[in-house]
Amino acid sequence: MAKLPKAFYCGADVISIARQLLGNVLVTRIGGEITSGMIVETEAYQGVTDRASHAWAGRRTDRTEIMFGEGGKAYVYLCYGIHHLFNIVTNQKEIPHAILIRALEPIQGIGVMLRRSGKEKPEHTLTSGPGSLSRALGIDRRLHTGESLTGKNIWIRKGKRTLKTSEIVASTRIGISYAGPDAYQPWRFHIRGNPWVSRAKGLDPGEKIKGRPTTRLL
DNA sequence: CGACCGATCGTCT
DNA sequence: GACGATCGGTCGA
Repeated sequence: MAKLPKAFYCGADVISIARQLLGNVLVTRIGGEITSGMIVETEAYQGVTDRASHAWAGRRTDRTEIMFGEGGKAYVYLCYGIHHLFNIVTNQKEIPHAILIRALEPIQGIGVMLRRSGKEKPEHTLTSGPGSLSRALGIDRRLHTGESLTGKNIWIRKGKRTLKTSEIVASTRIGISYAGPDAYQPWRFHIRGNPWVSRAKGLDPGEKIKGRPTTRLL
């Protein structure tokens, strides 16, 4: 199966790329063990102009440096001291766009995923949610940050078919109520009706706006 | 169900 | 010294 090429990640429109990623397959190979899952939920982060982005206002630190490089590499950071969240860097050098992968539908190596996650059955929580999917696929900040997505440790394989527009739902991003106006941007995408999409436990307080839907069909 | 809370540590101020 | 692009557990209605 064909890996998505580097050029795919270097595109200028991070929103479009976040939508196109749905239906493709994230694969890791660690110590000879292959695990994979179909991407069913993503969030786009628009760099320096996006208050929810780690690179907002041009913040450039050791942690975020990788985002300022060329697209097609992994940005993995530690959240709440526990979870490794997996992002894909997009766009050209000096434009720090990124896409967070929030949920997968397990495909390959389910036994390995269960072992890593300490679970017995492939229930919804195995790969639903950014922290959970990283644990299942063995994604680790120290192991994967800076890794090329066209290399042999972690990559994205083209899915079997292209999704119809009507199968993609846009909504507000999760857990970023600190981002002010940008908390209302409909930059979270998921596959309509897919059971592996993460459960937004309830919208952030700031997301509850009168007269404006937080989820809409594109 | 929903609300709340503790875990746990790298990163930034 | 404070705080997270989270998760899983508990508690009460």
